[in-house]
Amino acid sequence: MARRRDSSDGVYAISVAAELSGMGLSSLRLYERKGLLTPSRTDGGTRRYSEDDMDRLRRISELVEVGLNIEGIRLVLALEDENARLRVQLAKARAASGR
DNA sequence: TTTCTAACA
DNA sequence: TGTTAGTA
Repeated sequence: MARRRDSSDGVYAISVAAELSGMGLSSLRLYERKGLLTPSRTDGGTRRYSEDDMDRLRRISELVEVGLNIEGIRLVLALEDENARLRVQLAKARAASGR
């Protein structure tokens, strides 16, 4: 059967995520430690990076190029995350108010 | 693969 | 401050 895979399903090992994002293994672990992203874990405890995580890694690399440090990036990602959540809330509120 | 420690830029 | 290397 064709099961559809969610973009939040972890499919990449850390080595693959490192190559695709162009960053080192230790860097990815550091990013996780600093709270920039939180990849899922398998039963054995190995990291599984989802496509959402890869998308976030891309944004991280962009923010790094701009010159932000890890703390700054963490703040930006947190704000963007909240912003996306508020957008959904706003859309729902507009629909409910009939406007 | 994981984590931690240490050294370098 | 962030990356890299070595280790258990």
